[in-house]
Amino acid sequence: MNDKAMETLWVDRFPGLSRLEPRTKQLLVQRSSIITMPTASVIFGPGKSPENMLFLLEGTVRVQQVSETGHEIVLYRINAGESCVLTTACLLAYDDYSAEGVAESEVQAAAVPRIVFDDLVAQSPSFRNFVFAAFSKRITDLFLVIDEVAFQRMDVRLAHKLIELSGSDDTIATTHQKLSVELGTAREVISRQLQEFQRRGWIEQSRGAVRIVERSKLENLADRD
Amino acid sequence: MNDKAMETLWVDRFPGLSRLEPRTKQLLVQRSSIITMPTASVIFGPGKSPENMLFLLEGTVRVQQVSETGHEIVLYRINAGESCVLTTACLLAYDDYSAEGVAESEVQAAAVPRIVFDDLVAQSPSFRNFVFAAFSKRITDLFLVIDEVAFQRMDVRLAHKLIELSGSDDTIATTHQKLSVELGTAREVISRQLQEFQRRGWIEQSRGAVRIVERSKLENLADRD
DNA sequence: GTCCATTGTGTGACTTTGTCACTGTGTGCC
DNA sequence: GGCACACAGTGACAAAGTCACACAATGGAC
Repeated sequence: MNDKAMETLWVDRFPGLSRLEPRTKQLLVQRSSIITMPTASVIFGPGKSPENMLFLLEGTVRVQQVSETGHEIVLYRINAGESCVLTTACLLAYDDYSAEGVAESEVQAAAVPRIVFDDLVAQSPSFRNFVFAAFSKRITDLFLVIDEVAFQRMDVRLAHKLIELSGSDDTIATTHQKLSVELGTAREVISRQLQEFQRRGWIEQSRGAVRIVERSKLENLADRD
Repeated sequence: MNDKAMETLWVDRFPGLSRLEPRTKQLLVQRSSIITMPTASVIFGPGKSPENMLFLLEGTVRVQQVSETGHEIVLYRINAGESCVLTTACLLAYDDYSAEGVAESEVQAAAVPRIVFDDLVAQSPSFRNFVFAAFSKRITDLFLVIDEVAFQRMDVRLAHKLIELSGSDDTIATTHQKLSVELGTAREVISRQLQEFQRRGWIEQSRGAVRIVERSKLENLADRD
């Protein structure tokens, strides 16, 4: 079957899953379903637990925290080839937490029911490895976020974020507001910092966009401890 | 045997483990060893991965992050009756992270080798439950820390911490320096905030100690979002 | 006891960051 | 054109972090 062949492929797109036992792969593929979600849809959030564990095939999911004070901050992203173990596990026990996952683009994912997930953890040593490695990655990321929020200067953090968001391109399509959520700060702070960067000739600004002019200068600032 | 009886007991001290299958309990008890560590000993840290997974029987472990900038912040505590799954899992994959665990008192713990841990996860559904619940708790705690560091005012956070550290007693044996590490801020900031609390008659200060005079006022401030 | 190092705390000047209350200014829609 | 609406700029001020100190309490060493 063609469908079958297509489905088998998704497991191999995951670096951590490609080395699973054939039997485990088969189980994953057979008992999962491919789903698609439009841009900006809320994958999970307060009062909206995901029934399944997701393996992202295409697109990215932004996980952010909405504080009681009304402030927001981006915690991490789930990219294609990654899974949302952390979120799943969290929701198993505590659903009163305030993080939410939003699709940043159209998202394609393999949905694995909890029971299957549990089965896999029990059966497959390499799946256990995958799960715990994914946990580790997320948690060390969270440690990093705490460190940055608590101790890093805004200019350093903003430079870092601009580099991160730019990728290979030099123009970033974003607003000051969105950048402020990325860093958990106020819009005005971003506006001022970007102005300073612009004054130094490192960037150029236009409505809804930032263009990096002197990438090396930004990288230099971002690399400061 | 008396030893046997003693050992069997420790599993039942864990709310999450007491409902394990008898067979699983037995495995846990048989394949673990009770260890003791003195106050202020570093249980794990950069370049010092724990070989075993620990179940705390007595005492508390403080997990804190040491930033490249030299700053420190307390991330969470592991109390008697809790395990350090998170830390263990982290260290499985990434050992270049900067968190460390320090015994805050003499610590007694049951050490479970990794292989046994893996076995248990495979064999026992209720042990899996326990592990993922422990993960959830830690991670939601970390989300809370991020929220506080990013968005809460210092006075609110300090009031909260004073209440937390005081327990049932009214006198807290700590220094401004230690409090600043708790909240990931500077010693001077703590000194000034405590002075303000003292000026309002909410606390009294002496060298190495803070005495709560008007607990309700502190609680009131701490409960503010 | 005195001397002395260590640790804990107080303080002022200054910078950075966050908050508040605004004013403009593009953009698309009716 | 008029009108929302999202986006960006600004000044005044408050809160928090940084730096460079001074000074006090404590606990040995002698």
